[in-house]
Amino acid sequence: MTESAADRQPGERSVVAAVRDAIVRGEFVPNQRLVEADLSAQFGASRATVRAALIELTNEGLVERVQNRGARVRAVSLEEAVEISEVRMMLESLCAAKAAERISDAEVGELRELGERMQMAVAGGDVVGYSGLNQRLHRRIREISGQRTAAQVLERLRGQSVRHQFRLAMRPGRPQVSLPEHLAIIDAICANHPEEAAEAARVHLSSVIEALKAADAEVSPLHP
Amino acid sequence: MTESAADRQPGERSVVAAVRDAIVRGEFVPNQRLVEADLSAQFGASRATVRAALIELTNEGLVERVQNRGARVRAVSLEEAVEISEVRMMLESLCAAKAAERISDAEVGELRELGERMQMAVAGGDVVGYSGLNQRLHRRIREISGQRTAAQVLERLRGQSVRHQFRLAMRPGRPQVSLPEHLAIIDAICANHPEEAAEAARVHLSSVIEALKAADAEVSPLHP
DNA sequence: TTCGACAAAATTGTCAACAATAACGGAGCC
DNA sequence: GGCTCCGTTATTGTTGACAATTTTGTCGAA
Repeated sequence: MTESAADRQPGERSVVAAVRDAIVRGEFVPNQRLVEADLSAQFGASRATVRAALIELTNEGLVERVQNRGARVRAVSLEEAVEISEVRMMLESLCAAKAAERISDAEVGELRELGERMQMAVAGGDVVGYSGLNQRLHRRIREISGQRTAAQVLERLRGQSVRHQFRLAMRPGRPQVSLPEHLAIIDAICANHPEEAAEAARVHLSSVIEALKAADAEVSPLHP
Repeated sequence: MTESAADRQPGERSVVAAVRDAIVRGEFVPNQRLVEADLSAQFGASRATVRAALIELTNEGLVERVQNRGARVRAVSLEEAVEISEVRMMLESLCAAKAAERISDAEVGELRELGERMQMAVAGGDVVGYSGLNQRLHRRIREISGQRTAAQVLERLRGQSVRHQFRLAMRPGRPQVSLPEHLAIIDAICANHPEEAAEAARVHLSSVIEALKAADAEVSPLHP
């Protein structure tokens, strides 16, 4: 179902995308070593190309590189995940406010439809479908906001925390909590209420942070 | 006074730092082409090394690279500078609040001293000295906050907007406006008032945004 | 047995050369 | 005279090989 050993089209961008996908999809697990020669063979690209890709992914926060000791998939700790969510709280509230100011009628329809589909997904117990709609909603809000700088930062952070996000989405009862928060954001944006939209985004991200901490406490109940 | 033609120590990291410095110091002006062979000769490093450096700086937002057409120093428009300042407004307020929660007694003394030195610099008309203290203050607050994710993003954004920041600092009367804003941030942080500190940071960055727009309007009074 | 030094293997950092692509300029054609 | 086409030139993309460094494994001595 995935790609076999060697995929053609060895272009520089392709390798970056391929490795990034492998990381976010979980094919490459945290702390896994990324040996240049191995990746070179796996993706059918030259070593210099994968090297460039690793440098790029390092700046995206997905890969860790140390002098003469190679690269590995960066493992983001719970603390980092919380930090990332705090930054997201600030930037997503900014984007939500901007989106509420600039949204067009067509985009209102788009967001409303997304909201309805999310409701249906939750009602139907389609967790992974809901998770996908979740991401689409957040991305669409970023796009509507027109704040490309914030959008870029958020996109980068999303890549880093996707693993924690996914673990969160799988927790029983989590969708029932986050759905009304998402709907509140949609309502505020569609109603052209920037301050309200920002507040709704803050509430949602606060909820995410709390859930992150709770999930960790449950997984490792006794921490020294 | 700067470096002559070829500086030794060709290490990968060195080239990144050297080119970055050249850009932020204004030695390389916006839109200037960065030909790999030229840089290779200038810094005494191999082309592969400067190539890696350019990739890294691209992800930092300092250079722009287009397929088969090379790299050039990225020019950040006024709109982008405003966007960056908006993001800074959110993240610096977050850091200010966190710093107000975590600051130690020793750090209180440090910040207070910085504030006094800033007052003296403004009183003495030392604009560039004030500008340096300004940067040190913001960086110290980021460090005290302990929010490394936000700090990292802010550091990156600072590199992109340093040119606009500098132009701003040179405007007559600007230090007199920003000084009390900085002192307010210091006071709130040292008094352990997170919400107040965040608000002071927001006020300061709002002022920066307004000043940016005003400076641009003055430079190009008639825009089509 | 355990510790340290030393050799061997694996891996990254660096370099020079080759191929591919896009900007540039002139000749030919309408 | 202006425009298109094509060869030239400059520059980037890619490859393979070599040097430097770290890690691993082994042997000998306390």
